[in-house]
Amino acid sequence: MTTSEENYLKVIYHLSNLSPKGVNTNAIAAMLDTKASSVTDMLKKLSEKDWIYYQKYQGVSLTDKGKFNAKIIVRKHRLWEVFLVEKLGFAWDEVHEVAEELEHIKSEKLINQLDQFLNFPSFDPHGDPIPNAKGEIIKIEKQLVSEIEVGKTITCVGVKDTSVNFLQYLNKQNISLGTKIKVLEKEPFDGTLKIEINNSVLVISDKIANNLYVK
Amino acid sequence: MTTSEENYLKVIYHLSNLSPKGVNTNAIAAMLDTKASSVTDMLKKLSEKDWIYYQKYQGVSLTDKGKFNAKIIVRKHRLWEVFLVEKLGFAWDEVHEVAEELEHIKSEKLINQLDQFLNFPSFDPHGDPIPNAKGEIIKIEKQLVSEIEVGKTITCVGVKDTSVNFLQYLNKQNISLGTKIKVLEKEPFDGTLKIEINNSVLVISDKIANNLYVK
DNA sequence: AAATATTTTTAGATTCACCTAAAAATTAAT
DNA sequence: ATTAATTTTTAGGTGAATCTAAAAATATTT
Repeated sequence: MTTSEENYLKVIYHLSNLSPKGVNTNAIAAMLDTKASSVTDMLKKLSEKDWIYYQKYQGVSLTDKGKFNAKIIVRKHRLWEVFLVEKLGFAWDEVHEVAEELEHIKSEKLINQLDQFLNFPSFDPHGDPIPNAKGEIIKIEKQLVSEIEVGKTITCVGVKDTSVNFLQYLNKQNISLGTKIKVLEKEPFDGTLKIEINNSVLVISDKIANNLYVK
Repeated sequence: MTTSEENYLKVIYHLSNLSPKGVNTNAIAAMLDTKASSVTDMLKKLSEKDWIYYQKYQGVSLTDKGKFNAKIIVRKHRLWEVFLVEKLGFAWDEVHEVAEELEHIKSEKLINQLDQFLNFPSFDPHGDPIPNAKGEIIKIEKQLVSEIEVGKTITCVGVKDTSVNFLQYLNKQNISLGTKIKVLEKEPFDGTLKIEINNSVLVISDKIANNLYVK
């Protein structure tokens, strides 16, 4: 399995969770920052290898084999992220890029020993669950801040967007996993929220509220 | 810098220590398990980038820039080897292949934090010195067992060949870094040695004696 | 249901790192 | 000092993963 094939499987896996009836060529191209024609080429190859179901113009979905492979890549990515934060002192906004490279190292022993070394963590630094060696992954119920009723107090458990920009915004506002948030007011016109965190009041845009998971 | 370019620099670096007047195309090809014509192609590219001095038919040597890059790759390789052995419980014959992949991960922060996490080790699991972040590397005086006079007792400090086969041979004989060896007898005809280790006598071939470093 | 717009695929190039086969340069042997 | 052997380079080609531009299929609008 090449690095490129792994990246495609991972992206299809992530997109499948959003559009279960089939992932579009263009969506994959956007995620991988490549052209639709390149995606079509690769889809044929992945289909040949029986990692995806693919019919021209009909979108794609992962086979069981493909899904397992994808989950192992996600497992590797998230374990490396834990390593970088817990052991090497990286911040949560610094790990993604490096983990994108580390996830392609091919050694089952490496990743399972790393898992043990990290004490079999369940979540990565962004709150995402880590698949085990069999590819099993727990699904946690969580909501976006934007979905919370006014008056409720909840806890931050993850982020949808893991970009450096968003994570650094959260750093600046002192929001991290475990931070308690109370929704004070909701502006119906533009979705802006007034929330209470760390005993102070903060106004956040709908874009922020749509990328922060709470429970 | 591509993975392939890095591999070439590393090999030229290692071969330079053996043949300082210039490294041969065929030697590089043999080390990388590729063809001489492929090597010529790459030499042109490396020369373009000012990492090697290259004149047709005259062999190559590294520029200062090339040497620095090569040492950083060696640094990464050896630090990852330490990590695998010290933190993940790998044996010294299991680390090379994985480190060959890990050495190409591109993040200065990663490698310097790893260095710190490992307490700035000076040697890798095979006894080879680890360059520091500036590319500085200590040179240790060491000899091959084959060069030791009969009657002398010395200590194993490294291996020349780091292949799985050789390392597993040493495991089998209970020879590791720090093991004391006394040279009892030398057979002039074929270079076979009789040595004493761990209070027992062992006969080793000239090939073994030419791949084990002692001090 | 046509016309239009969008999405996806095909066709044909490009770059990288490799290859084979043959030519050229260097080195060794007679 | 030729000849022979070896090493190295050139010339031309391959597969992987990308690209652009154009054609084909699907989806949307009027």
